[in-house]
Parts: sequence; C-alpha cells; structure tokens
Amino acid sequence: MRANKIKRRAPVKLCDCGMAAATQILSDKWTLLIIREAFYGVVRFDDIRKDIGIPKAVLSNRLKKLVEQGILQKVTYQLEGERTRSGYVLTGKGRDLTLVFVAMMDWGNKHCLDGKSAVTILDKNDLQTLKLGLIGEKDFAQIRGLEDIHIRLKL
Amino acid sequence: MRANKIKRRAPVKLCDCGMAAATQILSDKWTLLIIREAFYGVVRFDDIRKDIGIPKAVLSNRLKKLVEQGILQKVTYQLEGERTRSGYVLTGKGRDLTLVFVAMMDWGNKHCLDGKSAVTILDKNDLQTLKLGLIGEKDFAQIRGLEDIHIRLKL
DNA sequence: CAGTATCCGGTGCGATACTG
DNA sequence: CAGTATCGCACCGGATACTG
Repeated sequence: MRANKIKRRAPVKLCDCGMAAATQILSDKWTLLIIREAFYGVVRFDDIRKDIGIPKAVLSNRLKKLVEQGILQKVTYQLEGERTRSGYVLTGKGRDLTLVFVAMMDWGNKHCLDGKSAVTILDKNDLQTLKLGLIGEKDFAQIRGLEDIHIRLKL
Repeated sequence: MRANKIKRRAPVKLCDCGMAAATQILSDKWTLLIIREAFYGVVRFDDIRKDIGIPKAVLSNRLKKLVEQGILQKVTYQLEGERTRSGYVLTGKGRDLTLVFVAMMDWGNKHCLDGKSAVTILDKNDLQTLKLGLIGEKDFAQIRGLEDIHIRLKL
C-alpha cells in the first residue's frame, strides 16, 4: 500500500460533498426501488406496490417525500377507454438520476447477479448500444443526452 | 404523458435486476459514507469515525459487512517512523463502485448543493478532465479504465 | 488506536382495517 | 384504485463504559 494515497481526513467536508448530499436522499431501500420503477415506466400507486412489495403506508410516505424533493411529480392521465388516474413520473431532477441508476445497475449485474444484464441502454435514434464511462474532454460531444436514450429489455 | 411509456409492471423482476440487487447493499447511509471515505483515501477506523461522525459500534458493524461483501479489505500497513496499523481499503469490487460514486457526486452537486463541485476526476496520465456519460459503441475505446483515473480537489 | 459490551429509547416497519 | 388510520413489536442508533 502506497503511503501517499493514505489520507487522515477526507479532502472534502461532508457538507461540501455532492456524494454525501446525495446520500441523504438515496440511502433508503424503498426510495431507490421506487425510482427504479419510475425509470421502468411504472407510474401507478398499486402497480409500484405490487412490483416491489412495499406496504401502502410506506409507499405513500416515500412518494410524498420524492415529490417534495422534486424527483417525482404527481400527474393525472387517462388511457383510452379508461377513467383518469393519477401517477408518479420523474421530473428533470429525477431523470438526472439516470447515470446513478445505470451505474448501480451495471455494478449490481456484475457483482451481485450472474454478470448478465437483462437490460441495455440504447441510443433512441440509431439504436446503438451505449455504455457508461468516464471520457476525456475532446470526446464530451459524444456523450448522449438523457433525451436521446432508451432503456430496453434484452431479447 | 404518452400512454406507450406507461407500464403496469416493471420489465425486470427484482431478483433479476442489478439495480435492485445493488440496492440491498447501497441503501444504507453509513455504508455509502464509508465508501466515500474509501474513495477519498481515508483508511483508519478512527479517521473515518471522526470524518463522518459515526458511532464506533455502528462503524465496526458496517466495516464488517463491507469486508464480508468483498467491497473493502482489511490491511495492515506501516508508515515510516510509525507502528503498524490496520486500515480498510477498496477491493476490485469496491473500486468498481467508482461510477456509482461519481454519478452520485455529480447529481448531488447539481441538485443538492450549489451546483459547484469541489472535486474533479482527472486522467492520471495527461491530467485531462474526465466526465461521466453514456457513449456509443464506436467510442468505447475512449472510456478510461479505473486505473487511469484520479480524484482531485479543485484549486 | 481499534475495537467490544451493554443498555435504553425512538422510529419506523409491516399487518390489518377502514375510506372516497 | 389510491390512499389514511392505528398499533404493537423489533431493531437500530447513539451514549457510555470497558479492553487489548
């Protein structure tokens, strides 16, 4: 172990660290699973509940917090031939969690599951497979915006 | 709201979803903050404790779990002129959390703090600024490996 | 410095039941 | 279908004290 890599203190205080700040919102199991549902396009209270097996009261509580925090928004919508319903969808702030979502998914697939992923992230236009990674300045233009991507089940 | 984006069920069961699996490990506040310390190079029990203000018993518990899960490993090391000490450092599985770490940091900086980041991710070799993003197949070669990057405080 | 031991109090989970 | 209301028990966190 190289001594120069050892620090006695983190270089960034908790209150100045985006990671630490994000932690306050994202360190809850149910919250993360609800966000997962949102990315997969599940919007109804009862559908979310059944998918992840969360008690109603807890789901209600978490949705309220997520709306307060501006990650989800409550919308009313109507499918043809059905009555109006309410649902919860991602806001811009919520959609900005895409990279967190993908990073966690990649890590979980590799280290918690069998290494195989059930989903791919595709470019919405040319259906090219996309991969998450760190890249240099001269390639910043190659980064896809969130509006250009599409989560798809693998065949 | 487009009806075709609404799903009644998530396309991936919880048990097949890497994101959901990752959730089981990463949905704990203290665990995430300890991982943060690890990325910042803080390795000692008491240093971590002081940095994040975690009770000893809880830190002990979390470190144990993180070691069991193969995210941290306990090492003994010796700085010149000091006695040997033990510390906790990231394993390969732990270092693979880099993108989760960066994604959470980016999101937290943008949406929880003032939008300014205290740290940059640099290419270890040419000190180029790196950015996290989704990119297409033909640019996969531009993605930096974890061994090529370096977390640095902004000046 | 790196933990373990003990204890007590609060919270929040899950179950169940009720409502518009 | 989309919640609210109530409730008891379990666990977890923080405090404090002790140990190698």
